[in-house]
Amino acid sequence: MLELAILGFLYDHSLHGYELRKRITALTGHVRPVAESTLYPAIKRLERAGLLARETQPGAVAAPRHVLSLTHAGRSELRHRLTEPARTDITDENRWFTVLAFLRHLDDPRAQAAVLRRRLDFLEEPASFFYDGDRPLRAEELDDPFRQGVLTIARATSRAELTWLRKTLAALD
Amino acid sequence: MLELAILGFLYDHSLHGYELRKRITALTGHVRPVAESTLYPAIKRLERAGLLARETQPGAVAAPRHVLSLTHAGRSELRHRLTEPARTDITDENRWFTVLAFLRHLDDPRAQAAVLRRRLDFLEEPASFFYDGDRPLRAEELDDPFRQGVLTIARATSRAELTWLRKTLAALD
DNA sequence: CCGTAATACATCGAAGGCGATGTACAGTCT
DNA sequence: AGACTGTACATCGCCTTCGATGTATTACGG
Repeated sequence: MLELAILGFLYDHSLHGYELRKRITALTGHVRPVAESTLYPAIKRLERAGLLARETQPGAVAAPRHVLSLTHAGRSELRHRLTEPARTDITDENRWFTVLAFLRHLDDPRAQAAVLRRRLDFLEEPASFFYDGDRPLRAEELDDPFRQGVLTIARATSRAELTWLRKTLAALD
Repeated sequence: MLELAILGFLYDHSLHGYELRKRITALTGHVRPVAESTLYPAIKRLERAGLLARETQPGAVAAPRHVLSLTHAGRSELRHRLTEPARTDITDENRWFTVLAFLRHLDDPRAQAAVLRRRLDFLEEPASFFYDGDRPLRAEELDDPFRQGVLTIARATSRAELTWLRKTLAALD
């Protein structure tokens, strides 16, 4: 997910690590902050994999900046990761939001629609959090107000997202 | 989060690992499946830490079952983790839902309310996903339909949860 | 003049999660 | 008879993440 965010932000502009970190923090940081000791090794990995290149610039303010840009392989890697997200990229909201944040980088509307449809299928699967054996329990059946809350919130999210997904899928056709 | 779920489920009943896994899968598995190779080492950790005990039973169907139960230290550890959740337990929805699923195990309504209030404070912080410099962008200002979706969905979730939080906090007083 | 914050990068070791793989038995399907 | 699925547990090694720590410079407030 971190790698996806790095590739996604660099797809538009070359950025140095520190700036990249600020953007990633704005995107997902209020939920899960990104430590520097996670970001810099991730950049190195992507660099070693040939997905991004760095160019050292004299430091404008402090230490020299390493301006990062995607290589051709990096650009196609991003498109690939967006076209065929892993299962958890679809199901985990944090990861899904990251996919959505960069999905515009796919230029084929049908590929974009296919990704949205995978999320739609997932949300339409009958799934609950609490079960009586195999039977999913509805909020009304729970005597626990906190578990009721989980179902209430999840249901509201799901409904809002389904509405948005159907509207956006219709617009993509 | 996994450890919290283990402690939470065992607080009510003793369970063997395989059954525990099914319950955890029901709770969070549709979003993030739990691998067996994650669960069993986690059980071992908690056991080594003196938080749970195992009792071997002859296998009803297959291999012998290890029935797990919380020790006294395990029970107070759960209450402690629920009373003072880490920052990401509050901000990350996956973790937050796990906290909510077991919050009833605190018997002091004021302690429960304090946890809900931390989530309330977090949701009331002005936070966005996309910024123009320091200024958070509203959904209407984005020309990207997918990023609009992120904001739309996040806002709907937030509103539903705020309503529920305020209602539940009022009931707890 | 000194402390602190911000800019900008980097490494190390510990811990956690995961896929792959293994063991063993019982029931079911072909 | 053999394959496969479900029950039930376990280990190994890889990878990612993270807190702690370090280095160096500029800017600002007291």
